[in-house]
Amino acid sequence: MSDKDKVRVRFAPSPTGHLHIGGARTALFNWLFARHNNGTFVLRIEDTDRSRSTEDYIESILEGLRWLGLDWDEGPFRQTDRFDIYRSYIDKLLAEGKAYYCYCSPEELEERRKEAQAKGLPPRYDRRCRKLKEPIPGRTPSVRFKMPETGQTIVDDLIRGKITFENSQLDDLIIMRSDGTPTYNFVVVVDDVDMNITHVIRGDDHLNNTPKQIHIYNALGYTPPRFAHLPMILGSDKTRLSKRHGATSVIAYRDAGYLSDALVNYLVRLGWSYGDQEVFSREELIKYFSLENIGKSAAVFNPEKLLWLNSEYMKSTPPEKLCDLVRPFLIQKGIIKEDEELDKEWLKKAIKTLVERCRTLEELSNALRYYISEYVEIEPKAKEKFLNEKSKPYLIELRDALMTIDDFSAGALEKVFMSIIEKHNIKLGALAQPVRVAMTGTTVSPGIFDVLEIVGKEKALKRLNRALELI
RNA sequence: GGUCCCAUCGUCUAGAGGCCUAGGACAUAGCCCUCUCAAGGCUAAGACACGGGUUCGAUUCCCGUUGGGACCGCCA
Repeated sequence: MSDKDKVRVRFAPSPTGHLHIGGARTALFNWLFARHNNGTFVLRIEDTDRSRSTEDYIESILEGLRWLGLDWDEGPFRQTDRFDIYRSYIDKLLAEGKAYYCYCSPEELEERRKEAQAKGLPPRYDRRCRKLKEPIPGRTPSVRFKMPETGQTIVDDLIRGKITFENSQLDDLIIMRSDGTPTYNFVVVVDDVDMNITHVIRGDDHLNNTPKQIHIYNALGYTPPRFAHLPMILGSDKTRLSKRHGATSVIAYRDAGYLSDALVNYLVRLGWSYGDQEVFSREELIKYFSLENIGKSAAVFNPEKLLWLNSEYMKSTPPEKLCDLVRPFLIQKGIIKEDEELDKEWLKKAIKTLVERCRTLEELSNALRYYISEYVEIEPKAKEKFLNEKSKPYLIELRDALMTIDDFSAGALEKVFMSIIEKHNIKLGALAQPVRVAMTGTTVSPGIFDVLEIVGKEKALKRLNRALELI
């Protein structure tokens, strides 16, 4: 493959908010397509709307992409740095008579739009300035693109096939505002040309813009790239995913304790599939990804399935790594101090017992609390049910037995428990549950021998004594 | 309103005319395992929107209906 037909794709978010789920999936599909084809992934910030774009959002979007592991090869380019380029293209179109000045004010336009809509007519621009010979004094014009009025435009979409649009339906869109700044539909074309983009992979909310953009490519004398329009991601009510549906920013999922690989895996399966496979490594994703396997219909975002996938990834992440990942959560909850170091081997052991019952890092950090803290708070209900006169003698006997042993391993502890329950002919639960409440404050935890081993002799005895005092 | 897109279990999807008694996954229910809770194993329930064609044969192809979505900005 020569450099000329090397795949070049881009992700072009506008910094008017955090990186959201939909944008992240678009970025992911572009990234995957680039990596699969040994191509180039370009990052471009679409910030021509200066009033709505902010630096903080740019940084947040980059942070989101980095967290997801979607590294870019070029950029981030910013459109605000490229205004002179756009200006030269606009002058060229103007000079060639392919664009014209429009002196209508936004207010007039708005009024006419309302009127048209009230009459049930399409709210399109009436092209009145198109035939103007002289400028209208006292007004600063915008620039409109001359759209062909007849014929058809065919968008040959890589996902949807050929789509035909009637040119008569297309509007003479504004390509430069009266303040001299260019608009989206124009800059997107200029940039994609300028950056040699070969494939435009984006949400299908852009499908209706595509024929207009194709005409701009043509007017500029360039061949349009290939297009691939991705189906939308919907909320549970089947409308476009938005803030109303809860957490939609990628960063919010990170902060809620999701693993980036899990989110990526979930997102890729929203619209893309590979037979019956559900869980993919990054390498597999890059290897198997193709536009052909992307579906056409919109997908509903399902938090339950994300949670399941996250738990799968929790289980397959090495405990070593989980130690580092959970640390910020422990600090944030005040379970450990900012500079506090935990014994790594001990923490790994603790995490191993918890990981299969925690679906997120957040849950894991919560569960870790009773291993780390000095004392536990005992739930009243649990105390009532298990810390009572009935269990007291067994707890005393256990405490006395535990005081005498040096080997506090799960195996050794099990022997101690067994000898007590056999002696009194009781079930293991009759002893294990009260001990569990004493150790963790709740009736739910990993296996009691593991819990005791990890809590350790000293703390375990303290907690047992404290529990006995409550009876 | 106009234009465009879409349509398989509640949800994500497999399915490229006979392999379909429509497969998998999440969620749900039951059972097993069991010191609790998970995890795991097994089982159950659950879908081709509807109507016409085309064909020996349609989930699969075509048309229409219905339903849903997107876009129609001096937003991107």
